[in-house]
Amino acid sequence: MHAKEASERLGITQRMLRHYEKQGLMSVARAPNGYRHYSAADMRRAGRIRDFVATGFSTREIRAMSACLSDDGSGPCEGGIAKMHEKLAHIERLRADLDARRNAVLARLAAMQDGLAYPEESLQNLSLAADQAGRTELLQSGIGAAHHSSGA
Amino acid sequence: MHAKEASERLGITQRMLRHYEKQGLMSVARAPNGYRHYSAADMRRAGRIRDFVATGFSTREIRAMSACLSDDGSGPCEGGIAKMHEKLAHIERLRADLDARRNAVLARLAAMQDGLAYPEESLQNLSLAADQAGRTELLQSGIGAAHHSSGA
DNA sequence: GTCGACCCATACATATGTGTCAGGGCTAGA
DNA sequence: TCTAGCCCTGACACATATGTATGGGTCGAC
Repeated sequence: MHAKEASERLGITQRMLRHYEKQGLMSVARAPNGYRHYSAADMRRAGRIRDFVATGFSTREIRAMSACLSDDGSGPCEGGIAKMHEKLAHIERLRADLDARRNAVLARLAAMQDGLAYPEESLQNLSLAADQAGRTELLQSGIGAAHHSSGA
Repeated sequence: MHAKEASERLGITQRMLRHYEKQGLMSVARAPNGYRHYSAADMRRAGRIRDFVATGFSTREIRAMSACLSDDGSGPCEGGIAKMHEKLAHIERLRADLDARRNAVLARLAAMQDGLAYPEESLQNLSLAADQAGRTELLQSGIGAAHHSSGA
């Protein structure tokens, strides 16, 4: 399919599709007139690239794990899997934080519906408990911020 | 604690800690001599900011969900939770992809140990099957690339 | 008091992602 | 043939993250 449809289906601009190509993340076939033609495989690859980018990987990093972009499972994609797990660790920490905070809010709401006007006291306890449970080890394990700069 | 220790514990540079502050993501108390003093709460907050940044959020986005950064659960952090779920969707897609690919590799390895020298045929089938199962809906749901620019 | 290690602020520099515009072909339909 | 809509390349522009340098203050040990 042509560029316009591809960009619309993927939810990204044509500009970004060209960008991925220029960064060496994918190569797209051309029609005789020079128009790009995106195959189904191209679309899958572009979708993966889009998700990697949206998850905070730089194009340089993505290129380094280009084996994770192709359809077939033949390449050594272990590095990519490791990096995914790093990202997942970040996400998990954040999600735990957010969930704890949301639960505190829900608890407050529930308490309010139970008639207590402002159960500040119990809320304090709740959030602090969640806090200490969830965040202490975050400080201890405070390594592993794999930024672009440190990428391969 | 002072800047050096804080940056080391968090695994980010002092530069970035100052950056977070300048971007209005956190405010750090100062000793009479002007030195920053990072409290335990500051460390928790900075750790969350670090994780958000590492997960592809811009400081602008993070600022918009600053309620998700404080310890107490009083603020309305729902927007942040929604954005986290978007990110999670990206991560989940990628992880599914990677897992499928890894499984294909493992299958090939297992097949090789079973004596078949190059089970290309079965591998093809495997990866293609995983591919079609996992990626078709990716194309269909190809919306939702929430980039910085579109942030609040 | 001197020296090394730390702190501060500011500014310059670089890489990256992304938008947007300019100039110019291709294609299909009025 | 003209026009609208799509495509192409390339370049400029802008925001952001991050490194690094510069110049100077503070503190603790010798």
